Amino acid sequence: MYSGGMPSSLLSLLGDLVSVNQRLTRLAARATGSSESPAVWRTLSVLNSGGPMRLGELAELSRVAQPTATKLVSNLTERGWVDRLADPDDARASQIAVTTAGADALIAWRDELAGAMLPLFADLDTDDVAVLRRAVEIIGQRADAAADLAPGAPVTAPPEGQS
Amino acid sequence: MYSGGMPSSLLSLLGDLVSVNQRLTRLAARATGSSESPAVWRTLSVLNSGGPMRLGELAELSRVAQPTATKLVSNLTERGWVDRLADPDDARASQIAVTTAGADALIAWRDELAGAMLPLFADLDTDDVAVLRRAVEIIGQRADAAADLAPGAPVTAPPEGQS
DNA sequence: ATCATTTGCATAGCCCGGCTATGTATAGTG
DNA sequence: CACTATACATAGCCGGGCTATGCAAATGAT
Repeated sequence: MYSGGMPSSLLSLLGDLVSVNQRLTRLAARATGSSESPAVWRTLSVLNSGGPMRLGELAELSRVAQPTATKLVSNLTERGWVDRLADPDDARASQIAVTTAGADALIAWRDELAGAMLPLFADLDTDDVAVLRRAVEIIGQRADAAADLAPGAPVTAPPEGQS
Repeated sequence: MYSGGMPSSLLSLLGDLVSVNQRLTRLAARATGSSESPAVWRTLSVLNSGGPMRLGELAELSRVAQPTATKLVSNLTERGWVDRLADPDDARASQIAVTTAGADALIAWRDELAGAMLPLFADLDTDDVAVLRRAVEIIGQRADAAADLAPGAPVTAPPEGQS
């Protein structure tokens, strides 16, 4: 079989990593009973950690297409969790910013989520906690570093904007 | 801000873990250009590692509602990636099994995915690889142990120790 | 200064994946 | 033989993902 706990190479390790993450994400989604979707929290997270930004930037950082970001921002705006501020320099664009309510909701969700998962991880010893801590750090770094890496590389359009 | 790389407690660590996993999942989804959705691979993974099982069992292990599993299995059946085998003991149920083509597709996807992410992780030293390996193991154990962690059920059952 | 191009976002429209509510057929039980 | 319980299917909704396309503002060329 494949997805056991003992990958034997970096390649299969990465495969396992993604697989187990998918399972964890589903687990997390159900653990809270939160009616909000992962996309909502992901978007808020990006905005919260990156500060106010334009919609295109948000789409890129969130790794979604621009129309998807438009939808998400619309929903979040209706909920009062983000705000659109006019950009004085460019009338086409607006800055998307998390509201206080949005930041609070995000924190509340993270707490609830972590609380729900805590029992599962409560028995971790110090070493394992350190392992997870470091793993989060590693993956976070890679996710950041992947900003330049190919959302549109192998598609139809040739990469013209390289100069 | 919040989602940095240095969580200070187990609670915030778990929050960060889920957050970073969401980002990685998005990254992975786009890295391959695969037209198939994460749900497809998650389902195949569950079936592949768990062996043939009934639909309800699949839904539970996949952490989705039963009708969702029905849809996914329908799609996968049309693609020829899973097969429904009549259960001789129970005419209501059928065993869902991954076909050879399904297993191949899963392996191919994992390889492609891992290959796409490899550049991001290529510079990991031995220690960091070991960290990720262990993290995958830990999370996998918890995901397994969370079988009893139902959508509405209180979470009191600690995982039963590690091998 | 005007026109063409590019850029940034919005809209339209599709499909899939998630859910609840409900139907239906088989199992199990008295 | 009814009656309940179980396993799955169906219906129907909604959100999130995408591509294609439209439009208005910024930019650049002449």
